Amino acid sequence: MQSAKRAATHAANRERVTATARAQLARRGAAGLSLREVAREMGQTSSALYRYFATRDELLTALILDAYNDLGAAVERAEARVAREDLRGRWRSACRAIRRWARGHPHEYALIFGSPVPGYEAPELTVAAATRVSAVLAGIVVDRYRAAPRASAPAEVVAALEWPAVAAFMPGVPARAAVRALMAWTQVFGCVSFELFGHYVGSVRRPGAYFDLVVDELADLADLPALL
Amino acid sequence: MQSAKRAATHAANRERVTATARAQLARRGAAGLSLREVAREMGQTSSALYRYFATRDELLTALILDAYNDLGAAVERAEARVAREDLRGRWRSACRAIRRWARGHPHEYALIFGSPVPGYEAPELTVAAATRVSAVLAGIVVDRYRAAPRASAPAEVVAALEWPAVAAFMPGVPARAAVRALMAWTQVFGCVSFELFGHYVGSVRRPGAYFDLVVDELADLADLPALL
DNA sequence: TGTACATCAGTGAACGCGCGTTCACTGATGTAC
DNA sequence: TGTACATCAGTGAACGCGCGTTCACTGATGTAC
Repeated sequence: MQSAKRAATHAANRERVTATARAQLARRGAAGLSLREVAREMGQTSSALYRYFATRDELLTALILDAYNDLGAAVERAEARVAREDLRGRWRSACRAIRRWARGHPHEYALIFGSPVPGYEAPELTVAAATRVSAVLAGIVVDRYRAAPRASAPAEVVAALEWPAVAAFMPGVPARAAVRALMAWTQVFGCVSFELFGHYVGSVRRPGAYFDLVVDELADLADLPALL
Repeated sequence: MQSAKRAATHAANRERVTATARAQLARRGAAGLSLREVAREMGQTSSALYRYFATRDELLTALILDAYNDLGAAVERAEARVAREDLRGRWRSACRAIRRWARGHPHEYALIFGSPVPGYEAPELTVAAATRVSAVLAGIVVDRYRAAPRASAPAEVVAALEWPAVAAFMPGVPARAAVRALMAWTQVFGCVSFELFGHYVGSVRRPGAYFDLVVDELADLADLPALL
């Protein structure tokens, strides 16, 4: 049986490894992440890392998980700061937190929202972490429709979506609004990706100001009033 | 001076190289593209490729350029097939062509719309090719507002966008509509990226049907009537 | 409190691999007269 | 139509590099009595 003391230092060392790897990710990007380089930067042999990760992919998974959780926590914090009745404010705050985090951690953002790393298959456990942001956004929409009359979803929506799951995620939200919420979610990340990946060169001059315009257009689209 | 005959065979050989590289891209992804592997598949030495490309990055640039042009041509063709007055039909056709191409060439799509390849800087000449798709989408919006009364753009839009360029690209389109058109453009690619990069797992069951829903929502957003 | 022992962290050398790029070279192909 | 010559396509060996992973090992650290 492993002692608690040893387990603690083991975990701490493992954390040191991922921290170093994260710093390297920021400099070289996901594809260029190298165990040897991480070890070098820590002043250790590359074989030492195998105490903490059985394989390079396991390190990558840890980084992806951390990225999702870090982003999720940032968005949760930002949204929680706004008064519950101010739906538009909550929406703005959450969206801006997404963009702020992405700009602050561009390579981690690319790691989770860019092209999939070739040959890497994401394990199940990343899904829960990935859900945190969407849960925040969904929560705002749910509050918007809290007092709305229920209506059944049209067949084409039910067919297109994983409707039971989506409806459970946004209880009480009518189908068309749920689709629009999904769209808003996609739109926010589409904007951020276009900005970070260079597709706004030539059309958007101040991405921050443009992003705010988009966020407000989306709030109108989702019909989020300033005050209920 | 180079003879026309020799120039032609040189160009043809160069095309054979890019074709092989493209096939390899489809199998291994952008980061894993290797000159040696391409040469091997062609039954040649790796050094032979240096007759056609001075460096690996030059090959990558050629692939990116081809991808943009291939996508652009596909969208142009699809949109041209629809009667000019049927704005919503043109919009649908163009959007679906984007998605169809992306699903047919996922790695090429990732190459141009996914995370930037580390250490690679896109040269200027790719910009023109990249514009072809947006030109098609802009054309539809322009036709929508052909008879609309002109209005000056609000300051916040002018400040956020490269307004002169955008206004020139969509002549006669009012500022707010231009922003929404930009949003629609982003949304379409955001959707496709989410689908291809696996972010719709758990929420969207039939991506094609969902995509069609989104495209129609966007047409409403951009206020594209079925018939003028 | 002291000691014997098991467990862990980290070392250093080695494995086999594939990569991009260079360079002197050999044939083949087209050109000029 | 034939020949001499320049140009090009492709070869094969070599360069130096960095990578992920394995393995037998040495110290250090904590544990049980």
